[in-house]
Amino acid sequence: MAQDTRERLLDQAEPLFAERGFYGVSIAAIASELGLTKQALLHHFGSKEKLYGEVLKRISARFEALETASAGSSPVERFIAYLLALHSHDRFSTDATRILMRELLDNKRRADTAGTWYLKPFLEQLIAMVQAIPNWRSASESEALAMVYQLLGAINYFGISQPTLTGIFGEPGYKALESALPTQLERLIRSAIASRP
Amino acid sequence: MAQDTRERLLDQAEPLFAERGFYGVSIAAIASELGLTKQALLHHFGSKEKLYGEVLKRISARFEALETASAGSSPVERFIAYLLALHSHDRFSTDATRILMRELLDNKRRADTAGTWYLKPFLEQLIAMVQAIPNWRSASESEALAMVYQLLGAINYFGISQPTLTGIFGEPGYKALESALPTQLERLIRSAIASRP
DNA sequence: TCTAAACCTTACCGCTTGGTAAGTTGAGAT
DNA sequence: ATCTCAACTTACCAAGCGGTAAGGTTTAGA
Repeated sequence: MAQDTRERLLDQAEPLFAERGFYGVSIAAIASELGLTKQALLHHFGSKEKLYGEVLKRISARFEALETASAGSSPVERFIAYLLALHSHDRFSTDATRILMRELLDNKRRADTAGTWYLKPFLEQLIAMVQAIPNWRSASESEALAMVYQLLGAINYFGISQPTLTGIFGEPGYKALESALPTQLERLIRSAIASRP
Repeated sequence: MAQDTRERLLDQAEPLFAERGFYGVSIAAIASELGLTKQALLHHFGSKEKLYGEVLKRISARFEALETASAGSSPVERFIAYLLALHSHDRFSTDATRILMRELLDNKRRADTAGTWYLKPFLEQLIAMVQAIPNWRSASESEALAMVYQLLGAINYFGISQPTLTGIFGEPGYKALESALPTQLERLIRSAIASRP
């Protein structure tokens, strides 16, 4: 089926873009891994850029789906649950994290290409969540964002570091770190929230 | 002079690699911006990979120079001073941060290529700094690393996000965030340290 | 059964890539 | 005066790139 092939091409493209970046992957490489020629790919997506765009779209859709998943009684708990969900999402779908990180790096150039502003609602939602927390109610948008962004950094930076950390500390070293991280992360989030006078 | 041209080529290469990544830049592009041909570049560096390697080497040397710069009375203050220095270093030499982040993303492939393990002494030093702090004395290496790595993530993630954040929140929005960040960061670091029971 | 669209192929194109080969040029040493 | 060597150049190359053009084959509908 058409839908099927399209989806399979996207499935194939995602990890390749994650690993090698936009310029590091050829459309022929993506298609050939499914036993197709690059023209089959071009037939479905028109151009390499458009294919890449669809990959991004899929990822952002998946992130939006995450939003609903996080529940919690108080604003604080909801915020924490959301960030922890993000962290574990990162661990299971590293490719998405890596692609978004690459986007962050690349989009000085494609700044105009609408593209990455899908982070905007995401960030704004997080800001709103922070400003719902009692001692952060009076915080400015910048102040809330600064806090949120640091936590996002902590989460995502770790999300892309597995190969490097394994290289440095070995497989068991990384495993130990990985299991130490969620507790540590929750601690960090809680203290970041509490830190405001 | 020979040294001069070499250095000038490296100076030229660094921002280009930062902005477009290894595959996004051609050696011809680097050389031509100095009015040279790509063969002049190949004469000096042998291959594109080697040139890139030298760029990395230069960056890591610069990072090591940072280490000495951070003073402070107590272990806590020294740790904080170091991380804040890192943060402001990031802001002034974004290219280095971006290249290292790309390295983190790419290095699943060139994992063996010695390369990025220059992060190792850097991380180990940070771990040692943490374990010198009274209430962290009994912390395992993983626990200390988990904490350190989150803070590094917070710092570096912000370091590469300027274009995106400016795109989302506008120039003034970004400026506000940028000025809110150091205080926020120090608060985060202090509370991360204090968070350990 | 005819038609048309969807899906995919082979063939080709112009361009760029990293890299090799073979000079050319100019300064310093002998 | 000659040799040498570093620092370049022009010329060239095979390979790979994204994309176009045109054609074949299967599928669905009238």
